[in-house]
Amino acid sequence: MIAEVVVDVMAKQVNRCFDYLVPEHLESIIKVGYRVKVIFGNRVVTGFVVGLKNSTSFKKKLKAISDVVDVYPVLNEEFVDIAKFIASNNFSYYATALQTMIPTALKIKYQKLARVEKCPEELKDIFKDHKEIILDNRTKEELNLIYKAVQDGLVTLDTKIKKNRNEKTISYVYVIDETIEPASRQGKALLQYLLELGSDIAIDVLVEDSGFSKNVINTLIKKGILGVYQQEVLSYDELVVKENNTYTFTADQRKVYEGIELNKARTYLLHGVTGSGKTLVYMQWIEDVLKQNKQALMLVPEISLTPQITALFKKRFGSDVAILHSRLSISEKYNSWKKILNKKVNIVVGARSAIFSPLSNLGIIIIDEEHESSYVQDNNPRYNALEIAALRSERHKCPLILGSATPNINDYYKAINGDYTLLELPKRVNNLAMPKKTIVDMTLELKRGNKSVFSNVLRDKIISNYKNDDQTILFLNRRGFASFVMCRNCGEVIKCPHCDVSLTYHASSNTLKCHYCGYSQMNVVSCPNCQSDKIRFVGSGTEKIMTTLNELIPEAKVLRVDLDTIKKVSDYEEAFAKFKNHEADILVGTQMIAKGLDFEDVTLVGIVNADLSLNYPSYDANMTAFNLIEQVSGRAGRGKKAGEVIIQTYKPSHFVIQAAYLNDYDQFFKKELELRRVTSMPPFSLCIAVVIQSKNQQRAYEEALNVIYALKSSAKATEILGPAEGLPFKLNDVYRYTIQLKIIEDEVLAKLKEIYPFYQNNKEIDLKIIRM
DNA sequence: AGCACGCCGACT
DNA sequence: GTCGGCGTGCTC
Repeated sequence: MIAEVVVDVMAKQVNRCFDYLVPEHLESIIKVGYRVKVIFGNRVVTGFVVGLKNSTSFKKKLKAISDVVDVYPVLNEEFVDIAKFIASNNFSYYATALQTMIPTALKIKYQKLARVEKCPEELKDIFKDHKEIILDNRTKEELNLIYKAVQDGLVTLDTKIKKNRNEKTISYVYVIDETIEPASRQGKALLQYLLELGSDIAIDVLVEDSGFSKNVINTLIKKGILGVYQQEVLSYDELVVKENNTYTFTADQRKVYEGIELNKARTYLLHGVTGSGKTLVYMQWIEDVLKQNKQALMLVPEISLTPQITALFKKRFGSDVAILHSRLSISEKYNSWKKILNKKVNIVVGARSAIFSPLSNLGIIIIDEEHESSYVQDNNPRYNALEIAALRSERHKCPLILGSATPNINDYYKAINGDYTLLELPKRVNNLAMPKKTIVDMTLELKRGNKSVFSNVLRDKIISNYKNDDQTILFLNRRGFASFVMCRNCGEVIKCPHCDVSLTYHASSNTLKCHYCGYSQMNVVSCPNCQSDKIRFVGSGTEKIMTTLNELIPEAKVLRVDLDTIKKVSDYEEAFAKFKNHEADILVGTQMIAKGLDFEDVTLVGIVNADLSLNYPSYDANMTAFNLIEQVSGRAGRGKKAGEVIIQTYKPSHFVIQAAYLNDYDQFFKKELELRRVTSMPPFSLCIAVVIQSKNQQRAYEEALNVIYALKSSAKATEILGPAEGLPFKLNDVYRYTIQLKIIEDEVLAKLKEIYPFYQNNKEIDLKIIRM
């Protein structure tokens, strides 16, 4: 038998399968998904078995698999297929894709060792009294001495494979052969005890309960009377008692609930306004799935994994639920993963990566807030949890539910076209009123001579709200104080030395920071170009709002939540708790405050500059802006008092602003879809970005032209835009050009896959292909 | 990626 | 003569 192995080496040149012979003693063990130890070149590495076969096209003699890494397969064929899908669709390494599907606790660490039989005189200082030493962190001189001894055959080198965290195990004993008579009286008593017990017992428990010494046990093991085996221990959560409540649906909820078919692969889009009771319907479906002895997987955005949703699920399903999120420790994550693998839980609720939960008998997959961009992992390996969900739904023949108040344009389009089934919850459950919205035209404010970040309307509302002892949230999608620093004399803008972006002024630390690479320098007092001291700050960020507020209402307590003030998850939780407890009157923040917890006493929400996300240079900027405004607005009036939202904009007639003002998703969808139709953007084309990167600007540009030339020759119904300077053009000293492709026919994709390997061995030019 | 092999310069 | 620099090429 021959195994196809994907070796645990992340490099372009070895991003493929290598064939290895399966030794006879492993033939009955090794399956697809096992991790194995192999000799690769002349070093020891681990790899994943992704296929088994009887012949190879490899001309030379095959090496054999040395050993298995785990006692069970950590993946199965489903996940191997998914990894293949991720790697080929996103141009990432096969090995990286496989790696992301298993918990970090199982990650392999390699340790190089040197072993000596009889230590030669010159190595006494290095080896001391040990027969074996670790080679990490050795000086060059020490290593040279050791390598020399290796050549003389005095020292042997070895690589030890360690898991990030080794499984905790307990030894169990059982009776193998009761016909052998133990020699001692203690031994006879022990055998008698075990025979009467009639079942396997943990050695520690045996010692504790019966008082037999470990020596007696070991003697019987040595004689072959008793056998031992290791079993892994997992800590289990305390048992949660579920509540038996009855749940009643509204007519809309019932209609949606009855609108799906279990045991069939089909995608449903549930368009339900906030507060329409989506979760209740989700839970009823899950209950039905459990009744069929199947399992359920539900994804929520990381930020929604608050104690609220956890409590809701625990209350209804008890300890049958595993919650997965980034705050769990490595061993907690491992524990949950193992519990799922061993079928100890049937429901998984988690963030993006929970899509890889090893549930073997899925009955339903639910993705809540499906429009959230956090379902796409953008660092390697790039993957979209929705795509993986669709694959899993196909394989398990189970429904996939996508839920959202503001669905992704592409998904809603599919629902309207019948590719997905559309389910709707148009009304809020308890007829809670939507907050009152006001649009403020900032161009008029400017004409009136108001240069402040606040319009007169917003300023007055903030003050009166404060006087009424109500809470206010101010949202601005930009941190720092000023967006850039400019010299009034010569027009010079201070830029990052490594990236082609302007530095942002941070008043609290009096520094200029690069928001792309993290570079930071002291603020300038004079222009580095003309030495003039006429330095001016342009644009405003959250910090500027803080100082403006301080001038406006000096006695108000203001809390700022953005990347500068929030470093850890605990900071985030702390800030929210503070605001909820009324320890602050006004909350100023970026994206971070858009979703999440309910603040009952927030009656005013100010969107300081609604245009910021609208101006983002991406085809889905409108969608992001609409969602953001809707979500931020949703923070107002969640309690008894009515809420109010002030939207400040320089484009009051823009259709996104208008639709958000009216809370009208359908209107937004129609206009946005038309816009995408005329510009042939998704869903009317496949959008792909090719990024060409090099430290050499000239080479990057030339190569971009080459790629365009190659693509044009095969592209008929494809639009090719570029090369354009990347955003930012220079990042960490690397120049970036991008080519935008709108693919209507698949030929270009084939051409891209054809030219891609050329760049795999190229050290000067890096080429990335990103599906948008 | 990491390791060996190989072909040139500067040392006891 | 040899040690050791890093360019090149390969890994079933």
